[in-house]
Amino acid sequence: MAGRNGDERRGQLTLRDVSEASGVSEMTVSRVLRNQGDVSAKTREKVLEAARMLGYVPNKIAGALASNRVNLVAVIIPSMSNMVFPEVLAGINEQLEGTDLQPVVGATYYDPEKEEKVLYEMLSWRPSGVVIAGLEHSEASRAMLANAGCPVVEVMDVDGEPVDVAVGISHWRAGYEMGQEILSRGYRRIGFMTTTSEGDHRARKRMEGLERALGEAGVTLADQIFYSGNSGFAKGREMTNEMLTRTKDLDFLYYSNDLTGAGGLLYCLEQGLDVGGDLGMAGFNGFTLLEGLPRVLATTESCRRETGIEAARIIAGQHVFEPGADRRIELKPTIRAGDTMRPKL
Amino acid sequence: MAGRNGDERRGQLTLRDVSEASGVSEMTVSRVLRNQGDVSAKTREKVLEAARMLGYVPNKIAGALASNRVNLVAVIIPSMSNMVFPEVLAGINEQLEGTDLQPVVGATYYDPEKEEKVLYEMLSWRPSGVVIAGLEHSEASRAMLANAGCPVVEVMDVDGEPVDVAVGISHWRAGYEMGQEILSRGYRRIGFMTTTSEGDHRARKRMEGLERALGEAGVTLADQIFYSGNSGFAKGREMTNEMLTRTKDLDFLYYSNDLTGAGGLLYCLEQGLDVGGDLGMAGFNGFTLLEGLPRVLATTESCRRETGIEAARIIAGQHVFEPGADRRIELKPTIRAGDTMRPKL
DNA sequence: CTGAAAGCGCTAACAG
DNA sequence: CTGTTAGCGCTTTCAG
Repeated sequence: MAGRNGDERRGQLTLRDVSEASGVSEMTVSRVLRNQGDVSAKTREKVLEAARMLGYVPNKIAGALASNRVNLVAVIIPSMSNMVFPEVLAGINEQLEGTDLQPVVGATYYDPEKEEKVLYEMLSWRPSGVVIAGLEHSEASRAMLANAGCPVVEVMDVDGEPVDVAVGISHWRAGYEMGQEILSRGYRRIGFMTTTSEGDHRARKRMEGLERALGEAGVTLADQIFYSGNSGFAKGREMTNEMLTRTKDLDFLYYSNDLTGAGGLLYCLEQGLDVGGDLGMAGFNGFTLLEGLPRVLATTESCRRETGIEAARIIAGQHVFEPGADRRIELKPTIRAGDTMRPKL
Repeated sequence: MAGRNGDERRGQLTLRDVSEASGVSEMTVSRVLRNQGDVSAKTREKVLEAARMLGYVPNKIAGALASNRVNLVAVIIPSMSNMVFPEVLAGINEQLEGTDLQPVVGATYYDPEKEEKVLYEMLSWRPSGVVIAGLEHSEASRAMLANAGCPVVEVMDVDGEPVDVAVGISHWRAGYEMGQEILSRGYRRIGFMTTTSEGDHRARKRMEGLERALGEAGVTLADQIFYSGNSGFAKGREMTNEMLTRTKDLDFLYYSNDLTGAGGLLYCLEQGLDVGGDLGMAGFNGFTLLEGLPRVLATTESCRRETGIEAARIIAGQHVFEPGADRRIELKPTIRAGDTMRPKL
């Protein structure tokens, strides 16, 4: 191979080109372009001018290799299609705004093996941080995370042991508290509709919390449906119809998701049921996009954006943990009773 | 500085470590790990074993620099909060699945300056492709795109000149066709509600197409509202109320977005209006999540996922353009009349 | 304040 | 089938 940077080796502009065009050493050009170290105003001007003229764009690959610093943050989520995940991503993005960090997104499609692959792929870029959904991962994935050599934030769940840091709400607690809320309003015959397709530990934890709260009052779930596939209004309608048909005396319908809940709500209103009175209903997530339904569906705000923001703060080093402190940041979801529960007793 | 790779220079496992542990040359180790070239089964096994034992993760930064190949695809969209963009991203992600390409996402928040910054940032990683929303960019951005040295796909719009390739629907045509559809069903007093916050050229183009269709029949818009901020049910309700109050004889309401349309739909139903009869309504996008509303809102399916898929195919080199062929891939949106338009005359 | 030298960890190219 | 050599474009380090 010919000498270093032969001539226009790859059609790519290099520091050397700027150096030659400006008559300043590569090193000083580099300093100017990174705003690093002291450079005389005159030299700086010359360099900037040359860079602009040439249309030079630095090569981060080379920079990253040389400096061992990469401004990428790996974000690994189950899916882009389920609204909740883009919302977390939006929070991350928002908080990273001030920094020079960029998110790189990978989807696992709820498949642990796929998660392993994506994680491996991402880690091979030596990112400055990893944000990954959930606390449940394969052995191999946990090992990779543990050896990532960068902050690792497991998000959207705090019911378990994080590899490094966890940020999110306690889904168990969310279920538990909604259970208490339901009971406090005098409902006793409760039907629950939840997704399984999420592969989702979080929905399961909510259910466990719910059952615990009910159990403490001697109540058991009167009926339940597990569904897979997309959560939408139609699914909520269909399930609600099925459940109300087969179990006659239900007085509360709890959905694992606001969208199915909203579908159920519309259905019940059409049926002329006394929603918010004899029949209580609640969903989960707090999707603001639903505001404007005929009734405001009771729900638990699951702090998605906030979770993303907090995760990003940690990656960006804007959150310092005291040594020995709990490395789980539990966000507190709020229950909004909306119009679909009767007043507390 | 000490000799090359002194000892555990950065606490990072290198090819050399695997080489030493397996007694095979670095080069061959590299071949095995990349599944490239012929390596004897025995050697391969030794290497794989050593790599696994050590927990070696290749450094893509170094690989990319050496090979001048980067498996990253830059995806630049206005926002993560507006459902349409994550949906395009989902399509990209899906199609990239089979390849070794990974999307890197950046948000511009509808700000051309921000777009420039994000683009610069992304390009400095020398990605294998760029997918960017829209055809309208600053001079500087267009220059960067033109010199990106990789496929550049401008998505979600084909009404204009792409730098390289464009994929998406024609919004002008979408508006035009909906206009014709509306007229064909005998509606004449049309109110239009559209967002401005998108900074959005696309909504504007739809409106222009709509006005053209109406104009050809000698009809002009009876009323219109431009709003900014989030599109949700609540906004749709509010605007609909306002418009129906101030303009009495409207017979059709056209929304720039399904969500506001759905809000309007719920409102009109509550008001006891003859939706789908004397009063027609339509939205835009074809959000499947809305299926299950009391009525199916008429809409134009805007092919978001398909756009992402097609863009990814181009980046991945799975779509070959004939030389001289039009480098705009116009996807054909379909109008779904739903339940909110009366039959054609 | 500026520059020269020496790699970062990997792969292309060529030679066995 | 395997190994050697020479960098990729940048930044670190150390000397002026």
